[in-house]
Amino acid sequence: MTLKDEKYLRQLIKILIRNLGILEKSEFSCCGATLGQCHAIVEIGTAGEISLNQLAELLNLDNSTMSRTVNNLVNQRLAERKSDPEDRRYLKIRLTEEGEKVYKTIEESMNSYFYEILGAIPQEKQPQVMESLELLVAALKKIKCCN
Amino acid sequence: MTLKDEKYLRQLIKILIRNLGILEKSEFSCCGATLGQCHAIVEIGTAGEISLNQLAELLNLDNSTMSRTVNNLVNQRLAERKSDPEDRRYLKIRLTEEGEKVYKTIEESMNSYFYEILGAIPQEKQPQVMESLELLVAALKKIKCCN
DNA sequence: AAATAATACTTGCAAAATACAACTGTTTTA
DNA sequence: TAAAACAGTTGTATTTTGCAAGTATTATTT
Repeated sequence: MTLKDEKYLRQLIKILIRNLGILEKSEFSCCGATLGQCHAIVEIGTAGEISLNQLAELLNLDNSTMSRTVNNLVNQRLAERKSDPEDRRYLKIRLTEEGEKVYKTIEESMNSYFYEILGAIPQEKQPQVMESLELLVAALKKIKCCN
Repeated sequence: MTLKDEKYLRQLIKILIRNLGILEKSEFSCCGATLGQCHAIVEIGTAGEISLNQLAELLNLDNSTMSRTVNNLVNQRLAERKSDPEDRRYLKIRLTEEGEKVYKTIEESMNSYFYEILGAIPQEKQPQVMESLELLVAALKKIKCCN
């Protein structure tokens, strides 16, 4: 690789994140919940059932912050929270029916958004783009674990 | 493309952003400034001279928020701000010598970080990854402008 | 040329996000 | 059994943020 390649890579990723970030924001703002709540809903929905700890880890937030966010979701009847009978230190957080609805709405909207993105990439290039992202993710993992 | 491709794309990008986000945070936290200030420093440094408006647009923040961030940078002698003689509504924001130092530190650290990422990708795949990111960015732009 | 509108930025205010530290309750370990 | 470790909550303080209202400057309209 040449000397400037990493700068270009950085620039590309910067633009990518910025664009996605903006769109993610506007995309999410449809539902009544805040951005943080929506992220939580998606993670809970994906996991089906999850502890506070895990959730906080996934969203890279402090447990206290996470606790309050979940609290709000519970108050809005979007999630429910009960202590794990196996180990009563843990919570089992899951979505209510109402929460599932919101989750599905977000999912649909996000998936159709990414469907659009994919559609805007020439068909013959799509596998390459997928593979490249995999390579990038693998590269990040490699760096992360080895320092 | 198959039905599930967009979900996979979404997942990949999600992981990518999460990883980069976390690393970006920890990477930036080295300098005395906050994350928001660091972003601002990078943008001002890249532009050389920039108005508040443009800066807010770049960072996707409200002008008021941006104004305060710049204010802090000025107070810390990292940036200076004077009104544009051509049109006195605009500001000309630029880095001080001290700010340039911080900017260079961040740049070096970020570039070496991305150099590492690039290095963790098989050499023969690197051009493909670059092209794929370009394609993604282009796809995002295409979607954005046409809705 | 004067009044109006538009623009760039700042500031007052309030709300939301966030983390740290101290706490409770539960389980594991010594 | 006592101490340590862990999951989660709550008090508190800080930070981030944006909206709305303000000032100052420039462009537009009449």
